[in-house]
Amino acid sequence: MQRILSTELAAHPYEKVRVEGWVHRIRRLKSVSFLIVRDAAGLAQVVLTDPAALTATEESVVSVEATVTPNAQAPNGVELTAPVIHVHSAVDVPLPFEMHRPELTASLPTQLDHAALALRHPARRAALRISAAAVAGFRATLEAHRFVEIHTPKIVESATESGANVFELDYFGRPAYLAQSPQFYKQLMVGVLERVFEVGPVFRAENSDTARHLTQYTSLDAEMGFIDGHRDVMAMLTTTVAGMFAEVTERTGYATPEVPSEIPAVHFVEALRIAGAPADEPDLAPAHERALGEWARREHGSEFVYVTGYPMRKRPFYTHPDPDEPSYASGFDLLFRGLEIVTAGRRLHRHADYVAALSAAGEPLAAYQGYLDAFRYGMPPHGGWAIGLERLVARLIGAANVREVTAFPRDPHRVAP
RNA sequence: GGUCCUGUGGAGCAGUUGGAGUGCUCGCCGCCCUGUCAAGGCGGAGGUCGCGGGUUCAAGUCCCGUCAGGACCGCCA
Repeated sequence: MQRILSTELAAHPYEKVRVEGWVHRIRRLKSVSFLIVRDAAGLAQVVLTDPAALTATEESVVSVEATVTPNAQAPNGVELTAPVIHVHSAVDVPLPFEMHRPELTASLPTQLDHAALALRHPARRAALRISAAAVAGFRATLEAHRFVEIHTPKIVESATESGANVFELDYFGRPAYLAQSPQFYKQLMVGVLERVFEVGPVFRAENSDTARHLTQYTSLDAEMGFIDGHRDVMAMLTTTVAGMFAEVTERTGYATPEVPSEIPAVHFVEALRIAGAPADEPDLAPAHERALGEWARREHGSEFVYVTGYPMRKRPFYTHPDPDEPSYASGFDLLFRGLEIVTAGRRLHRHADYVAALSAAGEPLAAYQGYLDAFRYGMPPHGGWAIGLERLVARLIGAANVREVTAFPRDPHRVAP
């Protein structure tokens, strides 16, 4: 007998079928008991007239052969009757928290300590499916625009890419580092394929224990050649985010907010004014980002807002200055519901400009030889972005903490499970 | 790295000027029960109040230390 999923029951009225999954909940009454089985698709109700026939406890894995019986009293209009139940895997220990509630009541640390169990909960599981759909939309949209997927090394020699701290490794007796970004490599690959993207982990050794930080997170990177300026990058990013949200809705039915074809954009100087920040601030503080998010919703009806032209002095050395205002970057951040989820921009592309920028930063050129070679041998004007997947998904579904949308989050205090 | 907050049966919480391990919602076990929907009713078990020290006649409560966790900031996606 072929196994079917819980959601397919309605299509098999009066047939004998096999459903398999986890014991979600048991409700025992005087003359009848209900066994709720949870599988990948959803829940199925099994009706038992002999309570003794049911010995399995919650989260045990069972196989149920029974007859699909339409019944107006049953959830979704169908239930399984006259079942024969086989227990694949019996659970004989108490569960650390209740799994059958509509929402998990355990605190996040408790959930994370028991991730293998907590992630089974429909609410946690749904977030992972939404995340997967967003990534699928990312890939589909970029591939439709001539981008090629690449895989860059996560073990790297140089720790000097930007100001962020890196994790050091013992690489056969010499130091190596976990990559904090695929930045250098995706730029090199623009010289090969013109348009590239990568979905992969990045590592940040920042002791930042907040609701929006992880020490390992998934970066959705893209980089494209032959651009006229950062506005080309901005347009492609807007298209990509729209494609991601469309795929989330397509696959999961989750209602995503509209992505405006022209996301409102404000210059950094104007952003400071809107946020009520001092004019000499070098960056936007989280409170300022929240204020800008509210402003975009209020003034433009948009959940998104671009902030362009951050001061060059706070940006990494490969940042291309705005041709009209060289003290500001030809780049931008994307804020989604008041949180920075993307950093993007145009990069330098001439060898001499890199030599000057690295020298000005006091960096030894020799450490960047493999990187600088690309520019010595000719690179087009280019730019790109990095989306923080967990931040985007957390904001999308209203999760207060990025750990809620990460299966096994890594933070300064947690390396397991 | 900084500031602040919290540790009380399995989960989530309350516990007042210091006065008996007291209480709430749920889970668990037992019994009852008109087909339940986060079922409902009755009863029961389950505790080194994170740990160590101090003050006091008396500490879950006040003080010091320590461990664990959390929120925010800096920084960043």
